Amino acid sequence: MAASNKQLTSFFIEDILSLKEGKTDDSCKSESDSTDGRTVSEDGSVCRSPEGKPESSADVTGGCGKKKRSRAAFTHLQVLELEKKFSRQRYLSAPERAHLASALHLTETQVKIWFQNRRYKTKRRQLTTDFQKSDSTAVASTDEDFFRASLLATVYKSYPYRPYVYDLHGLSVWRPAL
DNA sequence: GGCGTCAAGTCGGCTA
DNA sequence: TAGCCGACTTGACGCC
Repeated sequence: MAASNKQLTSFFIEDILSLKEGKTDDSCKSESDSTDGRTVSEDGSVCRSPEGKPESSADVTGGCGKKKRSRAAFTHLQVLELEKKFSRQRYLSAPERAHLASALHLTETQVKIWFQNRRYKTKRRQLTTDFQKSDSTAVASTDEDFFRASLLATVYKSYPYRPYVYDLHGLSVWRPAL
């Protein structure tokens, strides 16, 4: 996973593209939608130059040879599909991830990272709103809240690494999907 | 220029 | 040991 000790990753658009046999590095600029300087790369995501101009994946390296980190911007359709999937299932099994990745022309790693980030984002926002609520409704029941939080944490820790068998049905309640 | 967002990087923990 | 996870950070980018 560490980018420091591997030659090619599935993270960088240029790496993905370089893995495709016989392909040149100009595929990133081949499908420019040209509205805001975004360019759609071959995997369907979008890459941008720092100036917002279309750039080839070869340009992602800085002038000093140090590789600049790329940030793929997924298309609206990709995000829509990911969100739809996430609304039904917060965790994906490997086959599901592979299927979704190929359907959206993304890498499995990108789908995995997207779901990871999405879960963390949801959790952070939930914590923020909970904090704001509890802050406004005074501090009376802090002990009870702490008890509830620790109870939830205990339940959560009981199935932390088999999460994909749990399904979210649009509620804050988790149920087994199988 | 500061700030928010978001994909990706890093780290440590867990399971099979 | 590989692969996954959450938690947190980093870096690119857009908006004001």
